[in-house]
Amino acid sequence: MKSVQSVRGMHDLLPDQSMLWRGIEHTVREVLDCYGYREIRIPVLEKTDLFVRAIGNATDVVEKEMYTFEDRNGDSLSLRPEGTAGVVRAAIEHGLLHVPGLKVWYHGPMFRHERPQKGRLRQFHQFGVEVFGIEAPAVDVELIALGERLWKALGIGGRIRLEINSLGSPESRRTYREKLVEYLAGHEDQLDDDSRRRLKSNPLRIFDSKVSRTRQIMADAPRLTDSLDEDSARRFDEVRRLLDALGIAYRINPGLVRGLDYYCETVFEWITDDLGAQGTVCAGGRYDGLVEIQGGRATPGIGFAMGVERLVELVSLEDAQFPTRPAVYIVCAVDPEHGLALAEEIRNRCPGLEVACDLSGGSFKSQFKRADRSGAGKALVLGEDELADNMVVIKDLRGETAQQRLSLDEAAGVLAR
RNA sequence: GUGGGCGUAGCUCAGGGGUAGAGCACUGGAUUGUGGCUCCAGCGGUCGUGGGUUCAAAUCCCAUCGUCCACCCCA
Repeated sequence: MKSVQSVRGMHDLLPDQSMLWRGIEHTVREVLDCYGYREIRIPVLEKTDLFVRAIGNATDVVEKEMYTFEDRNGDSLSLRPEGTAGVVRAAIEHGLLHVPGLKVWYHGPMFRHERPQKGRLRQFHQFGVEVFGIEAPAVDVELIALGERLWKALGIGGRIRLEINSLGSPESRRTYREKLVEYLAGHEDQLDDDSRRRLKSNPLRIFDSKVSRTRQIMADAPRLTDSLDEDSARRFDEVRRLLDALGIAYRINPGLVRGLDYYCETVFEWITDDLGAQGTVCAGGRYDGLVEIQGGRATPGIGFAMGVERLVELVSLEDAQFPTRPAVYIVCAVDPEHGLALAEEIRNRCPGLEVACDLSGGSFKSQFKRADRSGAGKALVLGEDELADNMVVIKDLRGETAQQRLSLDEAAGVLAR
């Protein structure tokens, strides 16, 4: 019988990695809590139209990367390729936007049908943060400060740098796009194939091209930053002033264009050089028009998302330790009822202590072997003699201390330290 | 969607037409109440899958799936 395998690009998180993931998730939640953001949990499945409207019909994500299928009643549903659209939907649906200043975060799996590679899976995980109803540039900066604190808390601050840009208002973005296309039309025959294709789909993206001739052409292209209207320019100045005031280092990247249609004004990316081709660990920006597009009252919004797999890879490059070892291993050479009861008693007396009990039985020798391999620091030994005398032997598996025969009270006292 | 590398034991890999291998891990023993070091023995694979060529295929050919890396795109 052939065994069934997991779906391509959808990976299992195995026990030897799960503590690392939990440690990272815990740290992220702690930082989010201390900024006063609240968790929101939304379905992984939404009506397809939600994503089409939010992300943009012409984007790759919508055009060819969504897991879309028909529900039994004929509705077109899609596994979420990102979190913001669903959060916006939920906020509108439950009237959360009537009070300005909603601050939420979400966490969970996202799905995109892409070819897997380093840092890119078909089911991947994101933490995301969204703020609604606050127009002021101070929000942009708070979110960036939150990111910076996060990298520090995770011990990867030295590996990540910040890039920012302003896309301007949706109108000025459109004007600029026309200007750029006009400029590039004059050089179309010199562009590489990819860039020529992008001329139609997403011309701003051509700034990212790695082809040298294309880069030369782009060097003389009109700059988005130069065509910002007055409000957007002032707003971007203010973001930079506040970043400077907080001492947050950044680089302005005029070529920084987010992929999804809903972004405008401030956009930013946290980037690393340590993960190969997928260097963006976290990215986001303002989406002031998105709530309206989804049928809500015009409400400014801003948010970012970070890829948990990419975070995990970065943290793994450090020496960060997330222990998985039991503290105590119980070796029981008598009827298992006594071993199980001893383990329960220790758990009662030493809350939080990780207690493993040998369940396979066998000789002292084999049980001690398992005790050693479990990584436990100490073994509690229960044999016929101990049982008869109502004592246990406690043995230090990692040090030189000689083993001791103790009463249960005394042993619990030692373990509780 | 495109291109390239790789699929042999739980893991890391050798073997490239003629009986399926090593190290590590695992189980047991040397040591009938004590792990780690050592030694001995054992368990474990229709060589990713399907087809083809051949007297004979893990090995050559085709297809397919998976994986890794890059492009594209993105977190």
